[in-house]
Amino acid sequence: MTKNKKVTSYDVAREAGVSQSAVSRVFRPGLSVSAKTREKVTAVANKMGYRPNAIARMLITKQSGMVAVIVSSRANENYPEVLSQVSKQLAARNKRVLLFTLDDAEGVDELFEQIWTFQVDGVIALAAHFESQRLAQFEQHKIPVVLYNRNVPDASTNTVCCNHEQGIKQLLAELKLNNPKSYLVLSGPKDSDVANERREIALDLLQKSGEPNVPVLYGDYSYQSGRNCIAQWLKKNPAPDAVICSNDTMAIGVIDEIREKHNIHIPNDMSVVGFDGIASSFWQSYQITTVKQPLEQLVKAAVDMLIEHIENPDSPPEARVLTGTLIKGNSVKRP
Amino acid sequence: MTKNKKVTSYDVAREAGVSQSAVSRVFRPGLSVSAKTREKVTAVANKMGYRPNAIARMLITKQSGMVAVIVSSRANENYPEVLSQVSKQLAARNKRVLLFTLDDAEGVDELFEQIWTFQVDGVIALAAHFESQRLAQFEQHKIPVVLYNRNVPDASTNTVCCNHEQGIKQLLAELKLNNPKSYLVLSGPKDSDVANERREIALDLLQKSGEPNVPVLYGDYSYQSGRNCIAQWLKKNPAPDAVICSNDTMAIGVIDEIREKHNIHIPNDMSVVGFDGIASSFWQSYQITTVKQPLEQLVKAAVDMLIEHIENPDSPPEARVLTGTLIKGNSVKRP
DNA sequence: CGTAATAATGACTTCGAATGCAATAATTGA
DNA sequence: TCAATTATTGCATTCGAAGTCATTATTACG
Repeated sequence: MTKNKKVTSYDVAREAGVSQSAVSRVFRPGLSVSAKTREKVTAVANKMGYRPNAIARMLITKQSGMVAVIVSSRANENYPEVLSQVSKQLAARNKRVLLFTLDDAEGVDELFEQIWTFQVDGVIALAAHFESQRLAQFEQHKIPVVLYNRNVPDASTNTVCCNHEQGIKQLLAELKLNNPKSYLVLSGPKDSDVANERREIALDLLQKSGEPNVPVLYGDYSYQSGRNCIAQWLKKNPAPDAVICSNDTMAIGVIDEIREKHNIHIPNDMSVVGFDGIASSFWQSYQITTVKQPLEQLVKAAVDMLIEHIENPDSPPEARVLTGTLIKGNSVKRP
Repeated sequence: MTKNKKVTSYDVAREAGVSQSAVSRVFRPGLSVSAKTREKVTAVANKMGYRPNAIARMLITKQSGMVAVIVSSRANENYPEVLSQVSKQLAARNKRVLLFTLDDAEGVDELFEQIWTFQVDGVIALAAHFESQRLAQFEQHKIPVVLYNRNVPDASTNTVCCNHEQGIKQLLAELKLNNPKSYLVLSGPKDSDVANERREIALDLLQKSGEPNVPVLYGDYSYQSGRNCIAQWLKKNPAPDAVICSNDTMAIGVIDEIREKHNIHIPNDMSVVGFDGIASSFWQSYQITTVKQPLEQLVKAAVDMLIEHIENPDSPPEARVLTGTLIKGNSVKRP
């Protein structure tokens, strides 16, 4: 009753009294098959439970139909949403997601090995840092890559990124409304490109507006590091009027730490801003003033770009920068 | 300079002056090759940048080395962590993750098509609900499946699940310490198996302990639904002494709603418990009393089970139930 | 040193679908 | 009705690595 072996196109061909080529053509779009044959083959195929073997197809067409998606542990809390969007949008373009997670620099060699052997059609890297020499390897292998949420200066790579400068400018303008006397920047880790970019932009803008020596603390993007950093700082220093956090999660940590252990009111005594617009930043208990990344559009841009480069390998590299939305929460005092 | 075409085992063979078989053997573990040949081939392969083509290998070995991981939109906020664990642990077993996201019942047909054609070695479904007829299809196709975070009564499927009964029992015991006079159950959606299970267990245990008519509200597991449900309830009813939420996210919503709009203190006037132990349930502002799922162990169990069934297709189906840890937070009054 | 045992090697076939090309069938137009 | 097109079809080959089997090179040992 239950067939043990897989049904192949030959089996269907024999049963339907046609050639294997005919079966193949029925299952490829836009090929010349008569209505009669198509009908006959489809019927037999359905009856026998035949599905074309994607592996065999990949081998001959040299297109795996798979896109490697590399998720680094650095990815923020938007990542499940991003990943799900990526998967959906790639599915709409008839591509599948081969998922790789990257914890630290250790696994990179292994990761690249896998990517070459699996003959993926393209790569999307979420918040992962690669040496430019690594990026060059992709080019050698002629595998299109899009870096999500990264801004590479040398412009030889496809990138999609939120406009950090614009966003931070808006956040600072919001803070300025209260004429803060002292600032503190809570940066993400030094080995995160995005963290570095956000920090430098903030410091730069602050300096230009007459705040040359703003102190910087380094967290690791986590809730706990937000708490720890601000706790350490307050042990030896007075509370700053404004804290600029490189992401929402740390901002939440800062707020919780202040609330629990200090007699400082947010936003009356201290303003805190974040970045990203993660779901919990909107929760009643936090309501952080932040910049919400345009997730869906960012993902769409990334996927469009990747498909474009897969279909047309000679397209020039491109960098797309999308602007986020300022969210006026309650973590900055309204004057 | 840059080779245009992919390097194949034949190219390496020719260059190294050996047969293609020899090259193949060098790249498969445990096959008989002399040190001399191995060395020569490895050298040439490295020089030419040869990587075995996984697609070709899949075709001949009939093992894709890929596991389909199906993530439903129902997956809770632990899912990024779960997914990352799954990916890592499968990688350790030399399997890759082919990711599918499932929004609603719509995509199921298409999903299954993909799974058959991609010849995956196995399937892990995260929090996804499949009709038993669907599950039967996996069996027909001889593809091992493990359902993560589901408890199927008929026991013909491999499942890994947290011990809901044990967990809820502990939560209720915690609540009982205050002798609550009134309860409210905030359930997840009716079409979620886990939600149904958690709700029924809670109602059952409550009834057995002399609380026969506990009212039930239905949310959709989201923060907002937690807020909405409790808000609606309080419009027409007095505040219950204890609220039992089917997950942490809704519990957080309940807490935020109460804090913002009502003169009710948690935990003094009202106790709230959740389930899952998501990261934000530990945040200072919430500190929910909940049951933390043993994520890593659950994933390990799922992966072990899947690999076992891939390697030994005749293993009998198995259900593993792991016990979570009661987290005594601050959302239940300490007597 | 010769022979039995073992290790290493290469020629050839296989996996399953796609496709170039030549052969055949159907259609068109005069 | 018949030649000229055009649409279908099947044959044979291809993709790239793996594995079978027979053959040759090594090693072991009496």
